[in-house]
Amino acid sequence: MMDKEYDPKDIEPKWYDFWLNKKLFHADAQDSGRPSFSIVIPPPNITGVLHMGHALNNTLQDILVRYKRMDGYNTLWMPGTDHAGIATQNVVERHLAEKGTSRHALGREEFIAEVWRWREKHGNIIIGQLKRLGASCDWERLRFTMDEGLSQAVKKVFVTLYNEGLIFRSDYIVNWCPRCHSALSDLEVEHEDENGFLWHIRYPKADGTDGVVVATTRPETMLGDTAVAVNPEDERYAGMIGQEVILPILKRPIKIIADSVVDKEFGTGAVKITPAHDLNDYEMSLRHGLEVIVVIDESGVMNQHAGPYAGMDRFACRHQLEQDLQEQGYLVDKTPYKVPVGKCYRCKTVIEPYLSKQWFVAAKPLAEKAIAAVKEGDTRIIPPQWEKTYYEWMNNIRDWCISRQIWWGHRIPAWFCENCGGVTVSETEPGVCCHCKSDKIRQDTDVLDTWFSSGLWPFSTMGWPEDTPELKRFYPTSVLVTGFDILFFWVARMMMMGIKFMGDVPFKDVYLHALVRDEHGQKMSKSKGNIVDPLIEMERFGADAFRFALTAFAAMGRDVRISEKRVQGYRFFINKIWNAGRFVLSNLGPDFDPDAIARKDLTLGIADKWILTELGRAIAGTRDALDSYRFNDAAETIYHFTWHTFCDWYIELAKPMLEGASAATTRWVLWYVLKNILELAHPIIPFMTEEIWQILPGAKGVSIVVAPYPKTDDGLNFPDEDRGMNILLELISGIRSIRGESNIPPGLELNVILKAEAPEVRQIVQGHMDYVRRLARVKDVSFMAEGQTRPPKTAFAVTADMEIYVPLEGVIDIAKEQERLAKQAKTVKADLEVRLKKLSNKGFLEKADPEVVEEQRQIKAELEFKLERLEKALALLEA
RNA sequence: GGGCGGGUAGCUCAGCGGGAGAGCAUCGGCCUUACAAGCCGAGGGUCACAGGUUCAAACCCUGUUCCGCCUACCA
Repeated sequence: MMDKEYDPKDIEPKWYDFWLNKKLFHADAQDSGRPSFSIVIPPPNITGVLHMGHALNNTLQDILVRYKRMDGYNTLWMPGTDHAGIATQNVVERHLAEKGTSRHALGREEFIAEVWRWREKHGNIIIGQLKRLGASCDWERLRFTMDEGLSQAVKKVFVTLYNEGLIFRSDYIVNWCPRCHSALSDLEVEHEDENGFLWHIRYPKADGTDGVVVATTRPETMLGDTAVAVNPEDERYAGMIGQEVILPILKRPIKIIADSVVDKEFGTGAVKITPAHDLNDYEMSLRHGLEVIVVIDESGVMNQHAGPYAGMDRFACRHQLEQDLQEQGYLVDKTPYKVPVGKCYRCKTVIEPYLSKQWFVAAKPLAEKAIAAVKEGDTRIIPPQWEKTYYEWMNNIRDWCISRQIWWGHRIPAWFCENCGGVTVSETEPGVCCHCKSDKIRQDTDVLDTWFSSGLWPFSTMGWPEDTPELKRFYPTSVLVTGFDILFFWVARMMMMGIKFMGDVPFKDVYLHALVRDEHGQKMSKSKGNIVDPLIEMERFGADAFRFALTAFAAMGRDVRISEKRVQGYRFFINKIWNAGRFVLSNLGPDFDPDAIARKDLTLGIADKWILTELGRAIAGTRDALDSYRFNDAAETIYHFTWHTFCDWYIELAKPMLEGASAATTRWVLWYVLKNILELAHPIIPFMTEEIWQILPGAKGVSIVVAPYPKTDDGLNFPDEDRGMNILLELISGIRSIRGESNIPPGLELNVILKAEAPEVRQIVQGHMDYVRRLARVKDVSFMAEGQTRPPKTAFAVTADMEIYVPLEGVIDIAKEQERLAKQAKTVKADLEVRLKKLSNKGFLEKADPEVVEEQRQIKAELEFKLERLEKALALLEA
């Protein structure tokens, strides 16, 4: 029935369909009996296909959601997608270009219809991929930022903020993408240092004499210069302030002004001022009442004010201008210089600072409350080192440019009056101007920044501005799980909007995970060829193995480094559990019924009590790790317990027990531990755990998805047996070590002689000889009588509680054994010296915690014991 | 320029005041009736460098250095 090799191919989709059919992911907003747990998904772009970042992000969310769902919470994971204004528009435009047309050929309305059609066809691809991953979202509640309801929320927020003066329209230098033909927010610009030049250009006086030399990295903007600025305290230029110089080429006279922001040390200490194409210069122009001349148009082409350069691309102009300046003797110097260049985060085109009228959100007042909310602990940021970054940004927040000159998005609900020039802002079509009642009004053609609508996500998805049961039950959400790369883009804005419109923070915790990189820490990129595709990984190794790999590497605050090899490694683990399942199930037999077995009737032996105690530790450890977002610790705990405790030891111990008198108890323990492992691991490994759980006797309920999450059980905690069992395990390990290192043939059964002072140690060993025989392949174990001399030609090992002798006449290589023991003795001796030094230190004895001192004494005693025996054994070998 | 994170076994990383750990890789031995995608055993580290605090430092502090990343209106 169960193959020895686990094959996820058919099993994974089978159970996902099952879960959907049973509506196990659906949250009931009316259910008020249980505490609720809610997460809103970071909505992927409709243009997106699942990449590693999504895979990690959604795996972590799914782990939390599945854990809480099993643990009894009324759990909502709200899914959805983002319309992703510029990104989507670019994709569809490219698509149109392939068909030989363009958005301008189609016109606005037809283009938007085209995007919707595109979205119908491709927009939910990523949803299917999330399902493949196992994401247990409440798909009945799937949202889209351009849905009717969410669009209503956007309008309501815009109008409210406008009426409060927190949204305004203004002339400003914005980051302009000449390719997208749109303004961008500060965050949408990527900064990079590039190799450029610093040009020194002489602006002569009217009479042709020296004038001033200015330094610039962008000579083409000089065509729009309307002043030269110097520091008022710069003696070099003291006499020239207020005088005029002549702009080369265009021969326009411009004034020398004094402004304290000019750095005397930089370049020549004289700055050319281009108000229309530089933010600093623009602000200076406001202070000094300078003329503003636009010389570069919205496509990055020089316009009619650029004189002979009109019609040239800005970079071609720079080139030509340099030549002309040189020929005419104005170019004084040109030196290599690292220039910070801003690029559009969507299309990588070099940004042009551009003067235009845009809509802004006055972020400062909103930010203040968002700062306070974190300060007061209403929202926790995890890991906490991000708090500082959050404060830093929030404290220095600038007005947020929210208008975009594209077509795909939420159109700004503002109408301009052709009659009086007034603006009417309204949630509904106003019909007439609210100032002069003229009907000659037209709606703003701009749309809103994508992040404006995503900023409302935690409450707009729950039906706001309606007063819905969802909001009542699930807002604020429990936690937001996202990458730190969108802390400002998204998290900060949700904080501001949530507090403003809901009067409460949008989430109690923010868990910021790291980015996914390749196994050497390189960013994944197509050109490097190091992309790991989640879909291929899942195809090859299964979603379970893939999820486990991501989780195991998701250490807090660290990059997640992943490679195919690593995913494959965890596939072995999935298979390991599978085989443990096979073993347990095949041994339970057809009549096994856990309900027919009462706890009090169990005859638990030392090994049983030990594994149950270890299970309790694993449960506590996993819960603790998940409760504090230490995902890798949870994975590690489950991995280690399952493989190296349960499989490596207990299953092996169980084999002889299954033939003994307490076989029924052993079967129960095997069943119990396996069931707990499956449930413990289910949040990380949803599919395979379900597959076994469903055929496991006594697994109650429709699915493991809604089975109770394991809890520690005080009735199954046995610290004494836990310690006792360790004596046996050490004994077995000691014998195995001798066998391994002495190259003893595996078939050869050994006779072992033990010396143990403590009667309880002897008792434990004598009482459980079967384990030792079986696991260490021993024929007979005997105890050395008091005063008995050690047998010669023996291999030796020592544990904390006993000495182990293995007579190996004819088999043992004396020289090798000597070498082995000498090496061990050396290690022990070095360790012992550290303890002795410590314990002879007065300061340590006086100041250290008494518990620590006692601990050190015990370690010392143990080491002394070991060393003494090792040395004696060595001496014996030499004799 | 400002900020943050990191430098621990060959590789990738845990550990973050009291015995240097894991996984993978390596080496040796095993088809032991759940699993060779497995089992048993072994080797391997002046915890970047230099100071300091402490009875005690991989861990805390200071400085240096090398790598990432974020941020910025130095023309």
